[in-house]
Amino acid sequence: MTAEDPRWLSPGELRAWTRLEAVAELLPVALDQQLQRDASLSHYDYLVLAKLSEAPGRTLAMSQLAAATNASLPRLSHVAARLEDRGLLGRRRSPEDRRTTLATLTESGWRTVQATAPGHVAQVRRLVFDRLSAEQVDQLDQIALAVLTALDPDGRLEARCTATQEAVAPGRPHTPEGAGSQ
Amino acid sequence: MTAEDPRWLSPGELRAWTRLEAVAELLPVALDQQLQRDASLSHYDYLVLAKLSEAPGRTLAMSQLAAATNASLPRLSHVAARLEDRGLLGRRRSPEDRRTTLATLTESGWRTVQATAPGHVAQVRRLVFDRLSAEQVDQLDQIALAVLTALDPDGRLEARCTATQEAVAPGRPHTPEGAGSQ
DNA sequence: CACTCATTGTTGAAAGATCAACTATCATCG
DNA sequence: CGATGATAGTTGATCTTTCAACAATGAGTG
Repeated sequence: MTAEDPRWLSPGELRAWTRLEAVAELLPVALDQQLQRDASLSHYDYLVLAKLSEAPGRTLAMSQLAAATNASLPRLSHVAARLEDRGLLGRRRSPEDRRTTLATLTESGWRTVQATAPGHVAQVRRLVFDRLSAEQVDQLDQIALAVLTALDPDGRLEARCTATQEAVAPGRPHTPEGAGSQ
Repeated sequence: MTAEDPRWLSPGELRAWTRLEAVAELLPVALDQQLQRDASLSHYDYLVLAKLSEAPGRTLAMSQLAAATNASLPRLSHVAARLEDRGLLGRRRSPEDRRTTLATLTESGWRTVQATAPGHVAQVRRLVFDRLSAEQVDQLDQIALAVLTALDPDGRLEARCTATQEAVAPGRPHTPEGAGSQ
């Protein structure tokens, strides 16, 4: 029935796993709390707005936005409906392919991201990067990439490409320059 | 108004962060799916049963169990109620301190953990440890510990201690030896 | 002993996520 | 052109999580 003992985790692996589980459980909670308190947004809400803010024309198709935020389309659809009700984004049918819905950040949504980004980045720094050496940041990147390769074998997710960088002015992550452009 | 530019993330940090976000989003989903499919358990359900299975007498107070599983007490309470309905664990008042509730794994719960552990470990291996070198496992452990220190400054969580090891026979994580004991 | 406060846990309502339909558009092929 | 199937997105039911009360016990203090 069983093979020859399914290979258990070694003590070192087990310790790393226990800690990774704890981080995976607690980090999202900590991010949610800061954003909820300061902007009444969940971490996922923020991610949606941030990805739109980086996109050309501050606009993305729902399916692209879902991929960019690592989420299912149904989940995004519900979230987008709520964000639309709050006036932070707008949705309209694409003229070219009328199946696709284009989501665009509104002015209000843009201002919300602008206002919220510094506090969020500060939280990310406080929880993660202030604790890590430059070497560890590289190591984390490599490790996360390796795990992502298993999680997303087909390479659908944008987080696997290095291309993410291009959408962002170096050193200025979530705030493209044209702040005043309508 | 703004300070002197809240320090943004460097390109390297941003890339690592994007990937970590993706892992934190997708890894729990992947774990849930395997466990849901094979045992109708969420990852958190499994964690509750697994922690109980490692505890002396297969019993823990609810608050200890909440800490061991990195969750809030209300969350655990609801989950425990469902697991109790399914006959996987039992709850009773402690005779010593009648505020505390002691949760104990039932025989059925024990068998469920036994039957489920190999598949779960295989999934963890497939998604994480098969992709990492021994060095990277160490690095991951150190990085996760650093982040946990920020997430849990008071050290309430057991994942921060190395002590987790003691509860587990080396090389045999979720299955203490007395497998046949009725 | 009575009062107060902290600890432990449960509960119910509201918000959020998941899953399985379902609609609508497009693409392919006979 | 009509049929088939794939792609894009929404919706509603169901389940889970969260949050704010609440109850009950214990500990400390005058």
